[in-house]
Amino acid sequence: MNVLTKQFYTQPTTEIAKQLLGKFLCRKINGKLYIGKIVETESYLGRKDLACHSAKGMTKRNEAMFGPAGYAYVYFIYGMYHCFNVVTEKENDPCAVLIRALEPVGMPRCKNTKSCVPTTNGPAKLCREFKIDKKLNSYDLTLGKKLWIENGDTIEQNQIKRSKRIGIDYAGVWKNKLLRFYIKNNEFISKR
DNA sequence: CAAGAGATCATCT
DNA sequence: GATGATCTCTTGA
Repeated sequence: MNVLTKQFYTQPTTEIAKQLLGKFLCRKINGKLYIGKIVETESYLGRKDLACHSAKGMTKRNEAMFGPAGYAYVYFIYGMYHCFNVVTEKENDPCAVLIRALEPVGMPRCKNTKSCVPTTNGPAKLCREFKIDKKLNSYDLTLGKKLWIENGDTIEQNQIKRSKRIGIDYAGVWKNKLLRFYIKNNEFISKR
């Protein structure tokens, strides 16, 4: 096992967003292992970033972001969806990387008869597929037990594309920052 | 295929 | 009482 350590998570947030591309998100439930390659991320830069949940200060919902790097920040949105972030930077510097899409690589056998390809091409879809919910909020990703990230493919710089972040039109000048990263030509990038 | 609306509720004001 | 780091379904050309 090759679990990413605390050291990895102490890099600058945007650096982590880029480096997470190609790594493997792992989830263990009842002995079953779910693995997906990370193909799309977004960087959220804390208090100054109007698109970041922590821009309005600490609340019960976002307090995980104020904690140490290497923990999960899972939030509930639109009355029915969860999204999964990796907390970065020092304590009390509330930044995070949103995991937006995965390429399924090792998934438990599908019980559903029809489509056996899990849908993980979107932040809420991958949480549904990996059964990530608020119980994993503030969970330590360096333990390698229920939820963690492992080293994976090295992605060449020229295979990384960047764009504006999605769904944050309210964020003023911050909505135009190029803080979304994804692997070029990957078919599991989120739709829009 | 693209655009628009509806779902649905914890969290914050 | 309003709203959202989304998704899915319906509509219509």
